[in-house]
Amino acid sequence: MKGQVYISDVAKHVGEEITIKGWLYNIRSSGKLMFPQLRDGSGIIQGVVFKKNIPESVWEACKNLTQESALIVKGTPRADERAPGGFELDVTDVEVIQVAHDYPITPKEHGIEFLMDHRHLWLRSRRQHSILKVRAEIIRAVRDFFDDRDFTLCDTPIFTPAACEGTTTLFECDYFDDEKAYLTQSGQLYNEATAMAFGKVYCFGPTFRAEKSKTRRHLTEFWMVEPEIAYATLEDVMELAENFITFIVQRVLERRKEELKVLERDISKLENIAPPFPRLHYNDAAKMLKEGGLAFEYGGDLGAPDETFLSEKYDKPLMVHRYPAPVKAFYMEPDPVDQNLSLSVDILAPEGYGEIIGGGQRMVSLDKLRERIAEHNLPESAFDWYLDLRKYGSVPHSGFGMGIERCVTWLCGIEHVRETIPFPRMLYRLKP
RNA sequence: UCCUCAGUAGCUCAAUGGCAGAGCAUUCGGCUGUUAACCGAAGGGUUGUAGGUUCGAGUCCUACCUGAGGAGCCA
Repeated sequence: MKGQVYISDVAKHVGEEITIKGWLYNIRSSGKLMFPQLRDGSGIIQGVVFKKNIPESVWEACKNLTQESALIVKGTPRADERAPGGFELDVTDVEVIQVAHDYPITPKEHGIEFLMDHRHLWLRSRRQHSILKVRAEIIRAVRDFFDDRDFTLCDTPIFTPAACEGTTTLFECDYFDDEKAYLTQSGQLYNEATAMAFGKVYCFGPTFRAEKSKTRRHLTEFWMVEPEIAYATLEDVMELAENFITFIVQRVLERRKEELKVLERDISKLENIAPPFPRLHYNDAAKMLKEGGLAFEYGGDLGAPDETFLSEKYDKPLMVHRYPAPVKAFYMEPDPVDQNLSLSVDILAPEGYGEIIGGGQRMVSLDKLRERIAEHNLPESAFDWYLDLRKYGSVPHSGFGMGIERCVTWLCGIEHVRETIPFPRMLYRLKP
């Protein structure tokens, strides 16, 4: 893009004439003076158009501009406290590329249904732009964290031949002639294979859950990062997870302050995220819930109200560990202290954002694993390759999975996961 | 799947069972520092769909459709 300057770089070009290529975000006019707000994907800058300073044809062109019209603007940036963003552009020339008629998303309020139907355009708005910039930063931090610690990226398949953890939550599709394929609900089992080959691995990709969940925390298609480490214990991955979350939070605070400001995020809530995170044994959690008067029964999983109750007692992510084995996946290693419990951990984000990480130590014994598969009524034939991992050099190993969208929701301090992915897939929403 | 709520102008919302309205957007006019700019004017409607009650239904009843919030399950 020779000759083009991005709005994010205007501070370096104060006083010189530059070219900005973008769209009209909004315009205010006042007789012989206009204030077009321009956006180009990198930011938004307010232009100033004085009728007496520009040719008549340019003035006429500006008068016809509408919201989201495409245009190329020449002008000189200047620091000005009156302008949103701190800089404004004294416009000298405007080339209209296309006039947009009746852009549906106006600067006033809209309902969520309307906005979701126009998601392809909603992405242009300041708030959505900020959320997705934070998302991109989080993903970059995720990769940097693992790459810098010598984890090998080993992505796992999206088409899988059978259920990882039961069939009810899987999307089924035809796979050529007479075979069925299922969209992955976790890279877990494959991760264990690559961990035995590479030691420290992670996979990062889309995950699909066909559950008919209809809450602000659920998508049917979401992105998950899953590290897995050979010879690691539950305690090892709990420590890794707290360092991981801290790294991500610090990175976003460092590089996405402006976006968090747009989102009116209370940054003080993020600034004190640092190891060690509180660790709460399932048995102690159960005690607290009983004392708090919640309708919780020992041996069961934590419900949404239970999670909220517990996490509100801390200002850091809360690590609840050693859940009862029956509420966790079949491959979790039993706790040697109490065989009814498992070496598992869930990490609950603060401020009521709920579970963002689930993980644990994997079962090492071939015989016990076979028993578990039978208990869960899973076909052993589907797991023959997985059982091989316990035949040929089986070792303790652990890992966890983090849902990217829930993490973005928490860091942005927003209400709903649907805004944290460009095109959310939800129960009853497949379009656009 | 279950529970609750809502569908009226392009959008956000009003309208006691009695003439279907406002703001924004659009079009036209005014304004040399606007911050979701402001001021004046105009156009814009099969009130989600189908039935029913009534002299009369946006409003009451029934079914369905669509959406939202929550639960369970999960990241």
